[in-house]
Amino acid sequence: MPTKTETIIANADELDICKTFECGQCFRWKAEENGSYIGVAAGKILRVRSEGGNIVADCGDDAGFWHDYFDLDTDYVVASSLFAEPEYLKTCASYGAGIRILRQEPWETLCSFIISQCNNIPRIKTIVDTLCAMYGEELAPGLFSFPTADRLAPLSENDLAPLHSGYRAQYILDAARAVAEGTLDFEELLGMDSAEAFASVKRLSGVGDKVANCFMLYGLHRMDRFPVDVWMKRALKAHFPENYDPTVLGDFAGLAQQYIFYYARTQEGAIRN
DNA sequence: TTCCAGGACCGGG
DNA sequence: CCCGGTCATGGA
Repeated sequence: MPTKTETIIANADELDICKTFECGQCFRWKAEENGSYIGVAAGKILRVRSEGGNIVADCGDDAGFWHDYFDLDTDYVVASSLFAEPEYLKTCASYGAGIRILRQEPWETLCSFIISQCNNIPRIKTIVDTLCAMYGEELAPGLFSFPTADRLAPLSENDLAPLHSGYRAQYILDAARAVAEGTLDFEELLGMDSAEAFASVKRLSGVGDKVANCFMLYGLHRMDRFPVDVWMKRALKAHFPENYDPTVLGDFAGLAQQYIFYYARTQEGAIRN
């Protein structure tokens, strides 16, 4: 039974919290022993769980924020109906039903995907967690906000040494400084067309096509972006026509990408790393 | 020991 | 334009 303070935020068909949190788009939601998840976004804490076909959560005064965060105004069934071919994509879309592309904070997304490069997901999570614990704000015992760019900008590479993020430390600092100084302005990016915003974020050191696309998709919710990483390269080579152009997938290409990534990693990847 | 991970960058051909 | 080497780290 939902507790007195919990409300139903979605049904379990339209929002699968396990798939959504584990599909590789975010790094900070934690599974708890009882099957619920707890996470922080924009300095707000949420515990959410599946209960009798519904997704319930204690949203407090932030129901609107979380409704938006989970992108509940988008019809994913209609979007997924566009992924009819090839057969492999159809399989991935069916397998990933319930995944939603979260509307994450731009800075957290940019920083997290800078860390993600040439790295594996468990270690990305460890680095991001350490970053938050060291320089975020403790909102509740053991729960930290993502540190602001202003907080990170004045730090040195040595200050980030405990992260063991390797050569990515300088990239993190460069990005934090660009945001803190206003060289990179997320409000400005929101007003730009995709190509322009893409070019702007790529000016940062350590941000190439792939990281920029992840930022656009997860941080700016440009659902047409199609990040290509090693998993996607393998899947494209194995299951799609030669020289396949993902732009044919249209306005929701990024969602197709997420279905493929999740399927490839959980079904085809021998080890979940 | 070597290979790999949601890459980016730089040099040379 | 494409290619190989390099970057730092930890797990398999």
